[in-house]
Amino acid sequence: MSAISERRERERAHRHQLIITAARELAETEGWEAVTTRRLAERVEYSQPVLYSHFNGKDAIVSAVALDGFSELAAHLRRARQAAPEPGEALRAVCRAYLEFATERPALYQAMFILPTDLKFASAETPPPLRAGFDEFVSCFSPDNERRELFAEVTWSALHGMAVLSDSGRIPSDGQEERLDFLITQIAGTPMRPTAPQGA
Amino acid sequence: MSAISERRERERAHRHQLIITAARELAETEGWEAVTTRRLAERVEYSQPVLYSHFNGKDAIVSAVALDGFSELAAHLRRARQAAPEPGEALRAVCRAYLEFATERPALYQAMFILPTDLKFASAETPPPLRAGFDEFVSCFSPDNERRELFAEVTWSALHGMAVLSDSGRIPSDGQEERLDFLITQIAGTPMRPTAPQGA
DNA sequence: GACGGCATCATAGCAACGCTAGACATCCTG
DNA sequence: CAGGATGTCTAGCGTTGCTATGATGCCGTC
Repeated sequence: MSAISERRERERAHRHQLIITAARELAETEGWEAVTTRRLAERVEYSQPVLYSHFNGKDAIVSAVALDGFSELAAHLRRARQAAPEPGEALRAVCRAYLEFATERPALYQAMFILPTDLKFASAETPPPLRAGFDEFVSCFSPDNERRELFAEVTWSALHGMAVLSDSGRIPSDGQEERLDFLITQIAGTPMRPTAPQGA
Repeated sequence: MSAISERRERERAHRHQLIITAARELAETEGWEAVTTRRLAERVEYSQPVLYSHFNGKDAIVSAVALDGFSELAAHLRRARQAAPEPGEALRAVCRAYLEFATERPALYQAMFILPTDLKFASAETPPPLRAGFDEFVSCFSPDNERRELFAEVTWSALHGMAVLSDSGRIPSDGQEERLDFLITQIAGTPMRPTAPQGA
């Protein structure tokens, strides 16, 4: 392999990332429905077929953006967890960071959770960033808790529901803080015990 | 207004519903990506422009399907709640019914919560069926609970998250029952109290 | 009962979409 | 310097949501 080939490969990798960031920026400023292969090609100053030499199709581009998003989300959650004053506040900090991420980068969040992508979940070939983000939730629960994964799944589900329902206006977008408070208290505040009549 | 006009209006209303059910059936058997205006027109044995004399566009058609879905969901939840053996079991019954609805009618659920629609939420012109479904959750909590709406919002969010994340394979689709159990116990099992270190 | 007016419907077409085959140029290799 | 491979663009295919135009048939009126 000559040095020239290496340079070409570098350029190619650079252009690969250029396409991804262009797609993301376009989505963040004008929404995903504005991200067409033509506009994207024009934006990176190449013709359409170049996109298809890098990605199998539009879905693959969206998937690449989503994958970047998962990495950022994992890092964002990790930062929040480690910055928590005490371990008991870790869950709250991570949950708040999650909602923050979803509301501040709605287009990115859409790519990760709503748009059709090629990403494989909950399987052997699940990309590490996905698992990493999930693990941040798991880490908020005591290691000797046998059901921390279950806790994490439900917490994540609730947060995702809150994020997407409020973003689409199905629940009022204020009151999000109050809902978060309630969720944290109920999930983390008390150990499980047999069902009792409904609350306060 | 002559009798003839009345008949035409009846026929028109009938055809209106025909379009909606055709769209729904097509979506349920082949998925929403197979629901194109051409295929839909062929299915109802009219030409494309007829669709546009009934609906403003494709989004309006899926909105109509979604609206029907909200009615059915509300009825489904209501049945479940009223069939609960005791009031303390109402919440569990409604939540289980919700997940049942989402998993058994995935296309319909998509129209209601994922696809872009024209429906207005959480405002004055919110269609009654939407509010009715939400109220079934609210009714599961004690009337003297000042925050039942908040409870209902969080419960709904969690269920929606579970439904959509498991449907898209982001969390394993078995274990749904276990997650439901955990959610119910945490939401309804204990009144709120100040945050304590994380659970069992 | 024939006729003008109106509402209804289908044919045909537009712009934009994702995607691809083929021609063209460019650069490395022998 | 010629030959071949690599990379890129132009042009176009089939399909999408949506609509302007023209034909068809029914209604109310003289």
